[in-house]
Amino acid sequence: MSKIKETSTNFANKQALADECPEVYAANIIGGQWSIVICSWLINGKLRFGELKKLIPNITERMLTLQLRKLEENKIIKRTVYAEVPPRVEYELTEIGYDLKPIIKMLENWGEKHKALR
Amino acid sequence: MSKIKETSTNFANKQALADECPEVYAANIIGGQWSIVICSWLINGKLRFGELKKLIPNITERMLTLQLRKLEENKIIKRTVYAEVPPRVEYELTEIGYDLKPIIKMLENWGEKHKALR
DNA sequence: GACATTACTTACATTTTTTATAGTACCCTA
DNA sequence: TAGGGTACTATAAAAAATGTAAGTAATGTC
Repeated sequence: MSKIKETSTNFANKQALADECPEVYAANIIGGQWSIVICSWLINGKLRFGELKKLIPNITERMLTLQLRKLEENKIIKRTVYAEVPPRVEYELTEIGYDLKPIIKMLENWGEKHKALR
Repeated sequence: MSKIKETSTNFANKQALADECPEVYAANIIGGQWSIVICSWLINGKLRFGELKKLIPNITERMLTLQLRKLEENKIIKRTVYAEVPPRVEYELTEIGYDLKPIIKMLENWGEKHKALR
């Protein structure tokens, strides 16, 4: 992830596409190695950073942080920090984040079906 | 795109995730800069290589080829070559490819809604 | 004072994806 | 014989995404 170069062709292409195709726009937001897994865990309720980390074994802390930030920026999740020590931070889906539920469900069904025909 | 290194951590992670989450498996298949656009054009019927190229202005021929190959490998589209000169090649969605229609439609709606709240 | 806990951050390396540019084969037409 | 149309391929380079490894802050407990 890191910074994205706003002068690159890639950036321009993504912009242009997202502008005229809402489905591509959507895909840009929830695309990314770990976004969908995170969301599908959060569908069942709020979770702490460490809980997510345990639920998604192979993710590194860096990647988890980055994806959570991106999701937060895009208003898919809400982040709540409790002023405690050691720190406690909870993540939960926003309303529009929660709207992803049926989409994720459909992807799941489609995935199952697709797997079956290999 | 090109080759993927089967010894990388990234490869292993993708595999593991796709194995247990059909929604991630699905996302891996239709993820990629241009896949969804291509599919959403093909939903309306078969198209030739050159037609797709015209419909998707910024895509390079290389990218179009790569994405079409990937979609073909994953049995989302079917490729038909006519032995003519100049060559004619037609692409169309397979049955399971066509099953993506409602998903793309939902992504579209979700995208619209998400755009609205910015 | 050393240590544990939690949710990060930072610097850097590697891998993957995307773009740029220039070809190719084939036959038909002028 | 030259040029045009179609659907590509080859190679290199740029950009983006992901991974590795180490460190930080704050405070309560031993």
